[in-house]
Amino acid sequence: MGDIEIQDLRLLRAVADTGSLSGAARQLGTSQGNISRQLQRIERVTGLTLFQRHSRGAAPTQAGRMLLRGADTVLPLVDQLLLSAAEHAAEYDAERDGEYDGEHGGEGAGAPRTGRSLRLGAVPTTVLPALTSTLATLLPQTPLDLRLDESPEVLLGLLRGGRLDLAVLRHWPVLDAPLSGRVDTAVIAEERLHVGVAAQHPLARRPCVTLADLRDLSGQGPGIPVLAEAGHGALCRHLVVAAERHGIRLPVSCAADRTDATARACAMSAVLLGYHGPAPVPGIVHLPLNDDATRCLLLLAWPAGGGLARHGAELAALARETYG
Amino acid sequence: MGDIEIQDLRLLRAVADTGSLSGAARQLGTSQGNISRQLQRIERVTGLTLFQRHSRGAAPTQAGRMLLRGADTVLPLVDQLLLSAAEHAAEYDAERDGEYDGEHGGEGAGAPRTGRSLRLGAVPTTVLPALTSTLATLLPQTPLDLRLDESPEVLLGLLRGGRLDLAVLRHWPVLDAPLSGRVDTAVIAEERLHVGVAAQHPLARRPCVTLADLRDLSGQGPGIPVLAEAGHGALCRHLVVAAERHGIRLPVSCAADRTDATARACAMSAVLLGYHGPAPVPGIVHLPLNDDATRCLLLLAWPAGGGLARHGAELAALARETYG
DNA sequence: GTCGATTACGGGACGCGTAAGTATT
DNA sequence: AATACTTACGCGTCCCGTAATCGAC
Repeated sequence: MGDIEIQDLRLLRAVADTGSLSGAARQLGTSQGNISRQLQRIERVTGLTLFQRHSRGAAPTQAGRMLLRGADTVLPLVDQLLLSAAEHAAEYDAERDGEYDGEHGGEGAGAPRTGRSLRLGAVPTTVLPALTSTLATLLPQTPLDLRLDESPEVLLGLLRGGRLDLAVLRHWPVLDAPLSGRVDTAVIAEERLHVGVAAQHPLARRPCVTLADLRDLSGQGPGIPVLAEAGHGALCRHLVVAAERHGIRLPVSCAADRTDATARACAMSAVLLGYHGPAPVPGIVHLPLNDDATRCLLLLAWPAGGGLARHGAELAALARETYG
Repeated sequence: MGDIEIQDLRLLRAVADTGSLSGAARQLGTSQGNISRQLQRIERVTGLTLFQRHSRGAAPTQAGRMLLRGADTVLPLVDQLLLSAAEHAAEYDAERDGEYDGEHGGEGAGAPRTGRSLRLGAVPTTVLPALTSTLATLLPQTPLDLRLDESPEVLLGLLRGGRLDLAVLRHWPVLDAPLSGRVDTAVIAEERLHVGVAAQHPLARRPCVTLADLRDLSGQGPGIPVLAEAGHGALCRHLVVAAERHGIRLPVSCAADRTDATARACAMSAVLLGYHGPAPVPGIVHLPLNDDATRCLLLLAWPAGGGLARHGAELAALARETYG
């Protein structure tokens, strides 16, 4: 399947907002024919019918609404990014930073790159601030180069390739394959999963829930009983696998962002899914999800034998302390 | 300035990850020369130098790192979106929904569109789940069509154009122009702003902070003292204006997402900025920001004289109650 | 008749691969 | 000499604007 581009999302947004292809053409400053062809192309590469054409306009299909939600999440981010770029264009002007720090293969022995930046890769987690605080205290003059990525595979690859000095990643001991060599690790914390439900939801009075409870929900009717927020795709996949081990087929899906997930879950009596430390939201009750299969460890990882070998364990201990 | 496309972000990511243009070419399955030209084009349209070329590779500049952070936020969302599209392609297959609901101009009189969906537009806020819960209870058979958008202007435009039935938006009474006619509104709540700082930060022991406190911080040194998360661009802009009224020039900037903002703030002793209800994060202390200029109201809005005229005020009252 | 969507046609722009050229180690 | 980035050339493809056609109200 071909890629979708940002221009395509803008087009979908314009068609939906104006309610017609010609309206979108006016809004985007192009011709009707162009919009029609573009939309056909987008529908072809996605394999979806996105709008029902009518003689008086066009209305999004269910698939179209899904892509529109995505557009609403992505487009503001992109616009913000371009804005920042424009702002800083004058500022950074003819700046001469970006000195080379290539370190070809993993010859990563030696001091922890004093004088240079510390390159930290991490999955999104609430431990991260505690860790960066600690790092800022321990290495006051070292700027931090932070790379957020949900995928442990990507982070491990970068670590092994010598392109990261340190990484924070999630490991599911029951579901994941054990970590291979060339990196050392220390456990920072065990993360507890939580589910969130509307205050009126039948599960809301429970002290905690299990996977079996979710199965019972799922049997109740069609629809989408479990929603996670964007950026938690790995969480979705792991939960599906964990449920399968119980013989449950959970329809888990990912919403566009946190707000979207929460609002939509309340509207359709669905269940929210998230890691440790959910934000308190009026009208939402959070419950711990207790199940052995969903145990999840936060690990600190660094190249085996690298300059951080000793500091790694210390850092993990400090982070563990703050995490409580 | 030209637009950036998703392919461009993937290219930047590949160059940064492999550390060289030729490495990126291998990873993306194209030629070295192509990568070089693409990168030149991207740097031309953004007006930024993104990578320092070296005879042994390429290293991102500060501007490049900014765009890379954006890429790390946007690309997972897009990939997720394409994944969902691929999943649902079979599912929705030859579905025949998407019935026309064009409602040309604003002839929006009549019943609240019984039998059709209720089209709700909203800014991202913690009240939303309470509202959607209430709506689900009041209109059990009506599917909810949710459109999230940070900009009140966009939402009001859609409301006036008859393309939304109801909207939740923010209004800053001190800073914004009063709302013009053709829509009715009711206050849902007054939102309090919060700032977050690392536990070691000098402000952490204060019971609350004011804009003047932030000025003192800003005078302390260079850097970026105030960070907001993505999707809160309006919050950034309003705070800058509010600070200017106090004669303060606050360097406020927006991070890529919540995790990024928090981790980065801790690393550089910066201050986080957010609306009501910050999530508890280990190592972070949240304080209310007390200042008249930063008062912010959450409004429920609907087309003047529309079918929701009476229900609007009731809904706002219900939401106000849940919001506490 | 008006508004809206689709389709055909012709021209121009853009992007790609190949390959030669330059610089650094 | 090897590696990596840049640049020139030639070609194919895709995209756009115009405009004609069809349908619905």
